[in-house]
Amino acid sequence: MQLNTIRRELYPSVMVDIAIFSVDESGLRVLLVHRANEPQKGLWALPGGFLKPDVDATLEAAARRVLIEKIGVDTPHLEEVCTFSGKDRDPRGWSISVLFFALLPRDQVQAVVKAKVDAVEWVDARNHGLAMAFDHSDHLNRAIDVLKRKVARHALPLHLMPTNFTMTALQRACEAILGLSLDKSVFRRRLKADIEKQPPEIPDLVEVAGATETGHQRPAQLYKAREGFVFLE
Amino acid sequence: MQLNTIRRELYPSVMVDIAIFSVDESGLRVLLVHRANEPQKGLWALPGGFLKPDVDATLEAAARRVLIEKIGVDTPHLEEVCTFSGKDRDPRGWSISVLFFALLPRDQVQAVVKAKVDAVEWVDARNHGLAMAFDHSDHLNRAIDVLKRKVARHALPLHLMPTNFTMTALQRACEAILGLSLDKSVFRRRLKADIEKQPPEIPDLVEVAGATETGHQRPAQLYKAREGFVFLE
DNA sequence: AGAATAGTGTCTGTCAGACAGTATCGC
DNA sequence: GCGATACTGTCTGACAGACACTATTCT
Repeated sequence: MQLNTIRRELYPSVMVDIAIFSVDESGLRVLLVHRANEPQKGLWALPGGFLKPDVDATLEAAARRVLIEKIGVDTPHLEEVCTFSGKDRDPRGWSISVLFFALLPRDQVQAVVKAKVDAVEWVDARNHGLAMAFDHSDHLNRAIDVLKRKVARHALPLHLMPTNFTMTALQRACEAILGLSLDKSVFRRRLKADIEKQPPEIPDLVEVAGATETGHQRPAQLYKAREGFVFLE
Repeated sequence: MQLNTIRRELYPSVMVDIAIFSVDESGLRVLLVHRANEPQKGLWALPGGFLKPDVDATLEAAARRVLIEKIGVDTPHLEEVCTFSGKDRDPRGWSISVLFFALLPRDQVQAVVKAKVDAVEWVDARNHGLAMAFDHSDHLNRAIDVLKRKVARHALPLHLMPTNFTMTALQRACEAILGLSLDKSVFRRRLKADIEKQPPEIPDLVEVAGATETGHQRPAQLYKAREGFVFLE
């Protein structure tokens, strides 16, 4: 087969970067990778990689592949945020980065860390204090912003939750994303309204019949995401 | 200088496409280009072109350049919608298209048509009945959707308006974008609230002192966009 | 009983929808 | 006056914020 070659300068590098979010007791967390190689060696970056047109069906598929290869997880939700482009954002030359965000249920966070212990860290998404590579600081801010806007518009980030969860746990997740505390009564009123939606409206939330979370206090009703739920406002 | 060549298959084509919207008496309009050459000759497409890394500072700059070169307008507002990518969306091979939308004031619509009379047409954005090239039908739908969402969230599409305009004209523009009719009283109440915002809040709308539009009925107060207005919810 | 968390009830202010009413122009 | 469009007033219901209250568990 004849090799079809082109001038390098006429084609930009194309990469995908992913902000994977999770929520734990200390708030909204994002996964950063410590760069072991040049360029930007020693700085922290969002996980990412180059598009491989011979392997990837689409840019989103590339993002999914990168997550599996580098981090060892397949996330339930993956969504495009925006692109970053230009001559100077990467020292290697004109490049395009397509940014995605992903949501990982908190009960899968440990699996990630175990897979690639050394180079990967879950950090506070808003206040990590690490020096970030390229324009990834902007990337992260944009990703947080998109996620926040969706939750503010009453989209429920159920992909962050384990299979069964309490209303309080869900409220904590929303609070972590929004960066403020919500009124319990108001929050529950909204969820109740969702659950009691009449067809053709479909509720996102389903009561897990009879199941309760038992702790050191009054047990709480458990809920789960509707079958086929997607995180679209 | 030595030519640095690479294998063509490892780099996708990168192009930008732009949905330019305007509003006239018959509703929301978008500019389509009749394709004179293969591929997809004879079909209608959104204006677009290949990224030129040696010329364009960013993808957005590329979109702006394409608009100026092909359509002869520099639009006040240009915003990224999303990307489309894959092996099959363009018969020439693996490609990425970054979609933008632009807003053109209605008093500049004629200028466009004059510049490139033959190959360009303003059509009803939702109901044009034309056969579209590539996946540009999806592009258009996504662009309309993003625009609509912004207006539904109370962003004012002032970039669509001429310098001075009446509240009714602005209401017609919003109605065209949303595809439904709004209550006059409700609409004006919202705008009044905007105009009377107290610092540090800044109103988007400014009353043009003394100026009225004189027609065959009661004259209407004229308004203009705030200096430095940008279309961000 | 007391601590802790689950879950409810209710008041209030804000705002959107609906729609009727008044004002001011040309003819 | 009449048609037409500009502009205002007001009633209503939905809903968010605030906050106090009750309920059920464990120790």
